[in-house]
Amino acid sequence: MEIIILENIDLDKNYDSGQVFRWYRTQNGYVAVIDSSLYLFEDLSNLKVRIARLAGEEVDVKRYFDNDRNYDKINATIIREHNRLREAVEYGRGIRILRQDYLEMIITFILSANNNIKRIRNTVDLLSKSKGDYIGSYEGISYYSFPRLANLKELNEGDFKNFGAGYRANYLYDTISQLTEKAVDDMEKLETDALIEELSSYKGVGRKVAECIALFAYGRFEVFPIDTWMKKALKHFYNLDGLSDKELSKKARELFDDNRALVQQYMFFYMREDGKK
DNA sequence: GTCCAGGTGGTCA
DNA sequence: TGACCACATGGA
Repeated sequence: MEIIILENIDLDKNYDSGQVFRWYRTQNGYVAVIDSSLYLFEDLSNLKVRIARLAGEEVDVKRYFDNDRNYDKINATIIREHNRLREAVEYGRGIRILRQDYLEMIITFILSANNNIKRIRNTVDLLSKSKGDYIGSYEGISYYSFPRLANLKELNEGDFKNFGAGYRANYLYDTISQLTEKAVDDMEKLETDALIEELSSYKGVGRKVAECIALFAYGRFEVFPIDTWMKKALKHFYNLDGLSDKELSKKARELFDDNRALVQQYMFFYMREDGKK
């Protein structure tokens, strides 16, 4: 079996970074569902990661981990231009912006509204067990792919409620009934502003959710999703208080360059982890 | 019991 | 447009 080693990645941080919902902690690392495949990720020393495929077709894991981007260089630039973010950047070193499946991100981030990561994970897991395909098992646990659109269309609002989606069940049902495979794929070709607008036309997708999808699925680093943690972060780091989401978005566009999504991610991670202490 | 979670849709001025 | 508010649900 082929083993891939990637450097400058911290698995624990990525797991807690709020973009990963299909990784499962095991004794030595994480079992990850990527598309219709199962992978084992293990931390080695010095931010090296050992990647082994357990089941399914081979996936481009370098692309998944956004491995061609020079994170060290971007980090240095952020610190140079924003010294006050030095601690947050150092704190988040090893986080990548993962490139994940379009449909999976749309559904996952509709679920994320006013929700917590643990429950989002649980609902996505139940959804996959219900309508995904069996991929394989590891240490006695079976894993399932995220369902395809055609299979999601077999579910009704009550099913989503049973999976713990709460009031978002209706959003999911409505959006899934509207979506087509073609629409999901075609969004890739849109400019970011048009992409956000298109995504926002679906129920349960507002500005923030659209930006998360644009980032974690379509790889748009120029977005800056404003959520409850970013409001705390922008107050903490820039003393921006009492501003609307829209005004905060504008400020972020003024403050940061086209890699602002990474800045956003570091701030998000820092604020959440800091709160745990 | 209250507050919070990677917010959004609907309503009303 | 912008300001409210209701919306499930489980954990702290």
